[in-house]
Amino acid sequence: MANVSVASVSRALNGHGGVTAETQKRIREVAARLRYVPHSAARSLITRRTQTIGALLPDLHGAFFSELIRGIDLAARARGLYLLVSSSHGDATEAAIALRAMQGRVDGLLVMSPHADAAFLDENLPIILPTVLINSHVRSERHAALDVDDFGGAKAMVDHLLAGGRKRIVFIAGPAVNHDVEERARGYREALAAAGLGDTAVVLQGDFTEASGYRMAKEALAMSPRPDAIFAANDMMAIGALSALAEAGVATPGDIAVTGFDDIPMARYVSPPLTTVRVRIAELGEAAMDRLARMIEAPEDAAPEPRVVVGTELVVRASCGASDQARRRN
Amino acid sequence: MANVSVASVSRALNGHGGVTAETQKRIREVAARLRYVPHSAARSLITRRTQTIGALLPDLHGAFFSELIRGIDLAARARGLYLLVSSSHGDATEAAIALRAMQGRVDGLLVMSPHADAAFLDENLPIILPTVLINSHVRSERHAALDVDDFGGAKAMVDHLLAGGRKRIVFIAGPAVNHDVEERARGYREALAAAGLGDTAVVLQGDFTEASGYRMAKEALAMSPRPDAIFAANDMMAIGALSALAEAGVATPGDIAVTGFDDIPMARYVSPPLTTVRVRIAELGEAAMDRLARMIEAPEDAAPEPRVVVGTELVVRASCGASDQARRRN
DNA sequence: GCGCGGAACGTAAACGTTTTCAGCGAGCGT
DNA sequence: ACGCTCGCTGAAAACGTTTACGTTCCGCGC
Repeated sequence: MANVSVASVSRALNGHGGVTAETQKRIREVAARLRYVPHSAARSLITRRTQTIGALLPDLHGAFFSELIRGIDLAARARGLYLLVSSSHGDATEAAIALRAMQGRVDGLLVMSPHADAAFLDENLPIILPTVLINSHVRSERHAALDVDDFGGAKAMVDHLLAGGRKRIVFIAGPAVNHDVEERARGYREALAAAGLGDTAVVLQGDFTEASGYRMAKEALAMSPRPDAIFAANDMMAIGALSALAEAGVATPGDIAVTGFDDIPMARYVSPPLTTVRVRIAELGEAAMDRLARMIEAPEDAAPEPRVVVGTELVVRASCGASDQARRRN
Repeated sequence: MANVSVASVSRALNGHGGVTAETQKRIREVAARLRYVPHSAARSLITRRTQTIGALLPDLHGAFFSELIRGIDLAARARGLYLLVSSSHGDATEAAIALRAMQGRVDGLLVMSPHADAAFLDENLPIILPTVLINSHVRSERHAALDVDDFGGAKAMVDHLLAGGRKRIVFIAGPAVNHDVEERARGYREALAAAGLGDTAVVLQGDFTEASGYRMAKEALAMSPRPDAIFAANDMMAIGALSALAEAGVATPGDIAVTGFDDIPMARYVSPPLTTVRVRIAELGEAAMDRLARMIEAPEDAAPEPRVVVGTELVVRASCGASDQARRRN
């Protein structure tokens, strides 16, 4: 239609040069007029690139999922990459199927899955495919990984409680197998140990639900000596703890401080507003996507930057009773 | 490797028949052993199918986005389809770019965008591509569309308030251009009109933020006669209204009932727990995906089922002061 | 004027499937 | 025994790009 060969069309549209500025202009005009769009499958077939990255996510609910995708999507679009999403995986089998299905369809993979241990990955991932693990407990040399700084966040929280004069801080843990929980518990223990209070550590076993926070807070109330602070491994359990305390007529933060982790939107609205640790989730997604993009562009660049860790931020509200802080209502 | 031609491999792996059960088994075994996966680009090139659907979404936050994707993803995977996501579009230009970029890469499109009016779609969509509009205000014969039953939900809420004895119900609207808001306002007006109270309708202009709910509630308090119920177009504004009332020392629901729309997770935890309208968002996504899949499978089937509407559900909690209901705490 | 270099462009191969068509046996009816 | 049908299999074309390699043509230096 522009009286040129397909080769010239390819060169003109991709701007590879080797074609007159004038013909390039003409070809582009004709292409626009015909609403021509290159057939991506044919292009992928020959270039062996799909311009697509896959995101394998577990069955996440709420804001965490939303923010994570948001960060990933933004970073991907900034690089002209497409995003293929497969979420809501309940078990390892489903995740494995989804993983295999993505084979050859993506240039790289973002994997966040509680089921993804090293064996699982070896079994289901071609070694060749660039992969970034998000918040995974597997520590393999083979795959890059990004983590949330659960340890640092928990430590900062306990330090803050100690600075507020609390002496007997109990920790309500989440599901036992959870990597985040382990790190948060570790931060809790280490902060106490650093303050010379290592032997006062008490870990109660919750499961991230509000109900379990409620139950564990009741248990904490029955302890003797009674704790003066409850640090829950997530906000929902902290909220459960708040109701338990309110029911028992215990003042928060007067008698017992309560703090959480995650900074879910609701945290600001409970009574008293919850002091917690915010995780910049969108940043986590962006960072993972950036890392992956670099791996794709330079596969040889075997500088296997160790697990990068994205930061957390202490959000001080009323529930910790810290007297020295300006209560930020943000 | 299995001593057969590529043709037989294709037949065996796709189960098209025309190959002995025995050779099929052998080919499959070899394929599994070699971890062979068909090259999807090559397949797409010849079949002209990508097995992928694209989702174009605006800059959504929080649970709504999460649930919508969840529903779409589930329905897609159930049909063996992949999901290409492009979200976080701030303006029409970005959305247009994303739309064009998806050309040829997807078999169908799910579009939810406030910027997508009829002209925009005509300009950026090939007529050939099956498309389902989600919660859009455009009413075109050319595209299928799915809506949330905002009208019905709002009407049910106002009916409920009326049944609880409220006489002067004000409505706090959201952003003026918003389709959902319009429908909710229409439901509000119609319910009042049906009760012969059409002339008592008062619409205050909010913008979906908590702060605007707070401000509008203050305005409502200054009205004379004072309203006995405030119906906000979303939960965040209702929550803002609750604080305004609490600050003014007005009892909720004793003096003024407050209700919202959306049933965000927080709605259960504010004080008093918020009566609201729940939208089954995941169902919306699933329904849209199902509809699209049907369009793809049978493009000729020109039964252009009118805009399907997915239902809402009244969630009665304490803030409406209805005395006759069992307060469900779910 | 002639050869030469280089830019612009065309030709054709290659990518890995699916699918049509033909070939080739085996079984079967006559 | 012969031809026909039918089921299984292989050969080859086709899908729409990119790119290595030729070809053409223009300008330039000798």
